[in-house]
Order: sequence, then structure tokens, then C-alpha cells
Amino acid sequence: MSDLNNRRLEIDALRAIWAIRHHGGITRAAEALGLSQSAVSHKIKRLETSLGCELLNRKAGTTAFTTEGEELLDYAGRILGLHDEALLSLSKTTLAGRIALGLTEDTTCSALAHILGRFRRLHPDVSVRTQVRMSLVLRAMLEQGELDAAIVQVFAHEVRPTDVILFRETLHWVKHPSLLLPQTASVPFLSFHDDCFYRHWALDIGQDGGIMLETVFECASAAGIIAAVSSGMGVALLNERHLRPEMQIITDRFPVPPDLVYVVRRGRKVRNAALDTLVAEIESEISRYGGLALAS
Amino acid sequence: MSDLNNRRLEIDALRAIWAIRHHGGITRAAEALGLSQSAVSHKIKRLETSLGCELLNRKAGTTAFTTEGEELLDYAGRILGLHDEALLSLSKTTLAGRIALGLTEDTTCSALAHILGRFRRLHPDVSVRTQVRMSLVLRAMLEQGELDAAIVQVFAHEVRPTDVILFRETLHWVKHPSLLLPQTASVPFLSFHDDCFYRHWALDIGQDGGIMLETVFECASAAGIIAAVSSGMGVALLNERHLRPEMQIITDRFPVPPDLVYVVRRGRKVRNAALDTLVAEIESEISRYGGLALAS
DNA sequence: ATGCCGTGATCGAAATTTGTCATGTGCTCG
DNA sequence: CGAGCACATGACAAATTTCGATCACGGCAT
Repeated sequence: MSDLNNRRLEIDALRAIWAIRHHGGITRAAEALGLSQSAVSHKIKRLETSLGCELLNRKAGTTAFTTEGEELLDYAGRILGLHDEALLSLSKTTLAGRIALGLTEDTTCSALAHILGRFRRLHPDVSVRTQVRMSLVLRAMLEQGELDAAIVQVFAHEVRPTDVILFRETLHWVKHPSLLLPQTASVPFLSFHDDCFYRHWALDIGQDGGIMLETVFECASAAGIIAAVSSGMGVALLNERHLRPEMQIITDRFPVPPDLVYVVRRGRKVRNAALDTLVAEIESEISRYGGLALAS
Repeated sequence: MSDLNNRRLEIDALRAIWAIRHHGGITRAAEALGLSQSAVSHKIKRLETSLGCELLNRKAGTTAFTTEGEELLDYAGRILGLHDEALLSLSKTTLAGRIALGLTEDTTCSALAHILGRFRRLHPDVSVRTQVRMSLVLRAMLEQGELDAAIVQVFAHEVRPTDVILFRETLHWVKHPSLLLPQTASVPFLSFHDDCFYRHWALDIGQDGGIMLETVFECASAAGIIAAVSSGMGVALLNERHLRPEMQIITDRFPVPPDLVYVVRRGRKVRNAALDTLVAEIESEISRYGGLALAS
């Protein structure tokens, strides 16, 4: 394991194992980091030999972390956090002002929370007011000028040139295997809140495609929908990351749902140096880690 | 400043600026890190260009940190702390047992405190009992088997092969310019506590060199001695790091004081895995940073 | 079983980074 | 003013890192 003293944990290597964790696999991590797969593989190997222990359990094509790996991940997260903050702190300019920001519930528990917290620390003279609403509401607020920017979900084909793409999500029609779809009667539909725009799309297709959806369940949180699907109450539109093993993806019967994208969308004609910086920090975080970590 | 994203702070570069701070200058830092002067100079330059700002104020031969430099230093300390702890944590073996450790007052506020704290965190099943005494007392306790190891000050020529050298110190005879040494009468001597072995040496030379020293002031803490010297109360033996600009080093009249060394000295025939690890950690810290930081 | 993927390891060559030696510059001090 | 110290700089050598290609392995469907 080389000499006990000359050992060091490369920042890039730490970022690599962090990416492996959050993208599930070396290949995806490499892609996210803009490196080749072999480069990342080597990085990990170097890390392992320098530490003298295995970090990954390369049993099969699957990638699992060893105990040591998990331990290092914990440190990696903390070190990278400090590191990135140091980097920002050194290139910061003194900012002051106000930012009115909108978020969806989903994104509150993602890496965005960290970015916002750090932004507060680094720019204490900027007051950030954050409101959590559903995407459709946030979009309306942006139009009204009530928000300077918002992180909203939009259909992939609706992305504007000025939007900053955070990550993409695929939507699926799902049901529990025990639920058999009636051929003639209307299909029981499990829906998010009234204002959720999946629902708008879902109900729209009824008119176009001649499929009758009957909303039998309404709940604002994903957890509720997941439970309802799992108990066979009906069909629903769910994100990839909300899929559970017991769920069945419905590929026939319904039109393929459009892809979704989370974006940072800025309000109309807002000129705001503080906001520029915040958006730049989000973009930089994305490019550094190849996307934003989102809790599932 | 390269692309805002691809920037990273190399661990080695952070260690370099940390070393520059603690050894006062690039040349010394390079020596401490076991690198050439130009290597360290290049490292800093790279860091600066990658950050797009000056870290050091290279006005003259002197090396001062800029505001950004100081800011980075702060982060560097925290990042390196985490980094080193991660490194240790991953190579640790489960330890249990007891360690009875002796320290001098000087060393309590050095990097040793960090090492001890970290050791506690990493090895919660090892109970470390620490006692702070003067070097002579500690040596006696080691002999008696009351301590497993101690960090003590010894004369450079007394270092044993098994001792781990922490850092060296030069002792000087000092006085305030306003104090004129009497040619015939005895010289007023400002002394540490009775058990301090500088004092033993100082009083011994009286017999060998025919110089009369009269102890006119006794104080256990360096701060007291420094104040007494500065007010012209007498002469004293002081560490290099306790010298103040107003003090005058006496080069004639007295024999040159022997060099001092801080060492980790282990007790007699103590076999203790936990102690081995602790000593190894101290050694590793020294070799990584080229010495131990000691508050002045 | 028998081929496919998909995922990761491995190897040699190329590119990049890092370190060293030799030398240049600027400042201080005797 | 010249010696000495501290650092910068440039050219070159050494090391490390990356890439592309290829190999090996385990699942999965036929």
C-alpha cells in the first residue's frame, strides 16, 4: 500500500467513487464525469491499492460497496463538500440582494438543499426566500413575476433555451400485477394533486386516444401513490426512480408518456447578480458531478 | 482560470500551502515536505492560476499570504484534517486497551492535541489517560513504569535510538538591552520551575565555567519568563520560538546552550498495540507535514 | 446449453501532470 | 556594491493519468 506517509486521496478519485455511488456503476459514473470507463476503473483501483483494501465488491456486473467503501464514501462526501465550498468561496464576489426562489417538493431533499445552504453561508447578505409548490403553480408564479427563478418539472419538449437542465426523468404507466385492466370500462387512475401536470396530460389522452380514465385516488405525495399502486388500486404515472420491483410497467394500451425534465427556469426579465451566481453554482455542481443527486 | 468546473484543489497543493504557513516560506516548506523548492513554487503557481487569484504576496524575499491565501488556508486545514482522518480510519485495526501518556505543557496546544482527539474518535475502545508534567518529572514517571510513553524535551545529545523526534529547538541566552551584565557580581537568572532541566544545566555551568548565576525569578510558565526578560529583570534561557524582537541574544560570556529536542519516548518494555498505533500516527503526521506545528 | 448484452478489468500507447536542475531576478544587509 | 537569501522561471525528464481496444464474466433470452 505504498508508504504509509506518501498516501493521499485524490480529490478526483473521491469524486469518482461519489459518482459511482450516485449513478450506480462505473460506466455511468464515467459518463457523468466526462471520462472513459477505464479511467474511472483505474482511479478506483489506484485508490484501492493505495489504501490496501477493497472498496468495491466486483462480484458480477453489479457494483456494491464494501464496508470500507461505504466508510470512504462518507468521508468523500464531507471532503468534497468542503472542497467545493472552498473553491466557490475563493471565486466569490460580494453579493447582496434578494432572491425569490421556487422549488418542487421533490427537489427539496436533493443536493439543491446543500447548494442553497452553502449559498447562504457564502453570501450572508443575500436573502433567499424559498417557496415549495407544484410545478404548475411555480410556473404561474414565474409568469406573474412573483418568483425570480424556480426549479420546475416540464415535459422534455417544452424546455426553453434559457432553462438549465438539472436531470431527466422517464415517466411510466404502472400497475400492480394483480390489477387486470378492464377492456371496456374506464381504467382506475391514481393521481397526484389536481394541479399536477402529469394528470393534465393523462386526462388529455382520454380525449385523444379514447381511453377512459377515472380518477379514484388523489394524493399530493409520491409515497401515497406508490402505496396505492402497490395495493392494486389502479394505474398511475410514475417516475423511474419511484418504481418498485413489484410494479408492472404497462407498455400497451396507453400512449408512451413524454419524458420529463427538471429545469431551473428564470423569471421574465429578471436581472439579478445574486441569482446569476446561484444559477451558476447549480450548473457548476451539475457539471462537476454529472447531474444532481436526487433522493429516491 | 481554466474552466470553472474542471478546477480542483489538489490535496498535495493544500498540504504545500499549509507547510508554507507553518514553516514560514517556500524553501523551508519544500525541505519539510521533501520536495525541491521549485516544485513547491510551481505547485503554488498552478494553484493560483487555477483559482485565478494570488495566494501569496511576493513583494520581497518575504512570503505573506493574501486575503484569499488566508481564506484558502482555513479551508486547507479543514480539508486536510478530514483527509488524514479518512486515511487513518480506513487503515485502522480495531484496538482496545489503555494508554498512559505524559505531555509537557508546551505540547498540549500543538498538533498533538488534534492527533489525540482524532485517536479517541477512531479508537473509542482505547482509553487514553494523559498527564501534563515537566519533562524531568515525566522521565522519572517513565522509569517508574507509571507511563507508557511521554512527549518530553531532552538535550539533543541525549536522544535514544528508540525515541521519535518531534522537532528541534535552539536555546539562547537572552536579556533586555537595558540590562547590563555585571563583570564581577553574580548574574541575575530568570528560571523556570525547580524541576526544569534548563535550569539544571544553567546552574551546572556555574561550577564549570566559573559564572555565578543567582536565581532572582522563578515561574513555571514561559509567559512569565518572557515578561521578566522584557522588563530587564535578568537573563534567561529561552526557546527560539519564545524570542521577542526587543530581546537581545547573548553570545559571549556564557557557554553555548545545547540544542533541545522534543521526542516521544516510550516506557521500558511496554508492549502495547494501541500505543504502537498512536506513535505511528504521530510519526506519520510528522513525515507528512515535515514536523509538528507548535503554537508559539 | 448457446449466444448475446451489459459491466467492468486490463493492456499498451498517447497525453497530461508533476518534479528537478539550472539559472534568473529582486531584495537586504554588511 | 557584492554576497547571500528567497523565490520565479524555463527546459527537460519522470511519473501519472487517460484513452481506445480488447478481454473476461455473469445474467438473460432463445
